[in-house]
Amino acid sequence: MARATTPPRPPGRPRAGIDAEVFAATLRTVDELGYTHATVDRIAAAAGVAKTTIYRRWPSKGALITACLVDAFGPLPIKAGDSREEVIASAIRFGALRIAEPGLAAAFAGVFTDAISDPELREILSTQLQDPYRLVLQEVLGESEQRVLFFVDVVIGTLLHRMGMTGEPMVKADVDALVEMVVSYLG
Amino acid sequence: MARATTPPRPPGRPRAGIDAEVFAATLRTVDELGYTHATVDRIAAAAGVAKTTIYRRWPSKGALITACLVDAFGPLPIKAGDSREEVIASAIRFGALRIAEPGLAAAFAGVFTDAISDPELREILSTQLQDPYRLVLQEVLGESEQRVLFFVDVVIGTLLHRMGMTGEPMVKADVDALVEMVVSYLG
DNA sequence: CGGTATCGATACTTCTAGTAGCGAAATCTC
DNA sequence: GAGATTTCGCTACTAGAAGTATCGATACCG
Repeated sequence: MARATTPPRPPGRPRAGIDAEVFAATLRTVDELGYTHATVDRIAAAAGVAKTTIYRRWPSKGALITACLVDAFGPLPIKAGDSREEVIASAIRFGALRIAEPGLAAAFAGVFTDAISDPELREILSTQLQDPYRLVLQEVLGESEQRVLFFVDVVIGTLLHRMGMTGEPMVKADVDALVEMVVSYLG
Repeated sequence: MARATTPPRPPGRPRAGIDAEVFAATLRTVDELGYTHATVDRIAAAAGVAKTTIYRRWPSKGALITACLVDAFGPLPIKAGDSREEVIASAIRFGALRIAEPGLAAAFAGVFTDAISDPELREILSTQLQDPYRLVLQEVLGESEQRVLFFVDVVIGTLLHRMGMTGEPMVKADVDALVEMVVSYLG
């Protein structure tokens, strides 16, 4: 990929590289206290930075959590040569694995709830978290946007609902059932 | 059904019949302002009652919203003679219709998020809202508890995720797809 | 050294969940 | 009707959280 000349460094003191610590502290705190009680104050303290430093980077708690989710989920693993069924199955298992990680489900559900009544946050969530996966899947599966969005709703919605109702991640047998159901429908 | 002798009325001033007004005001307020900004103060004002009166009936905001959801969803419509597929399909469409009603999705997602980090609320939500439907479906479909819970996760999770991501209820074509997918798997 | 932007710290405003206390009103029992 | 009991609306309050403002100190550039 052609890379433009390295962007000129802006003047002033450069920002410290604290994103990793902040993200880790965020997930740790959300896991221990839940989305509501994971205050920005506490997250900042857990990360060893000042609250104002966090607000200088992310405009709101919801934006911080979303950035944290983007970082934690990471790219969808797609092996070259995977069949259509294998792509779908591995995407589902990928989602299940991630959502089972400490704090991730609570963080996701929290930002998600706020998004229902906050169009700005919904925009951030949709663009930064959902779109990357959607675009990859549209490309790889050759499906329409509507179709892939439906797929994402089913998979993420199901996994999150289980976490919300039971407080525990979905067991393997149910993940297998989800894979089987979706693959037999979309495959 | 054998009914015990009418319970003796407790002494003191009887409670006013305000549940309907409070529930309506709750959904109206949540629809307008979202779960987070639908404060108990505002709900009370919209219902024309004092905030303390609300807290005398429901122990927390989450419990109020849950009671409101139980009231708004109502019983699952099952026609005698319905086939297995028809029961599943009508249950899904029932859920889609309800969740599309103003305020319901936001209320549901909000209480749901709080439940992830609040075991007491999770207990209320599970017992009062989910169990009635689960028991009916176990009975009618002759499926195990695990199987029916999986079904509920898929249907409600999918519908809620769509509302959270788009702010709009799922369109008919996608509800049809959901019905087809689930029926072909469970039917 | 001068300019600029970040860092940590503290203090502050605004808003919300939930509680306490009070006088007034409603209902039952005697 | 009198007394007991409980609810009602109202006001005031506490505790906690999101987000902002300010300030001295610090890091980097030219």
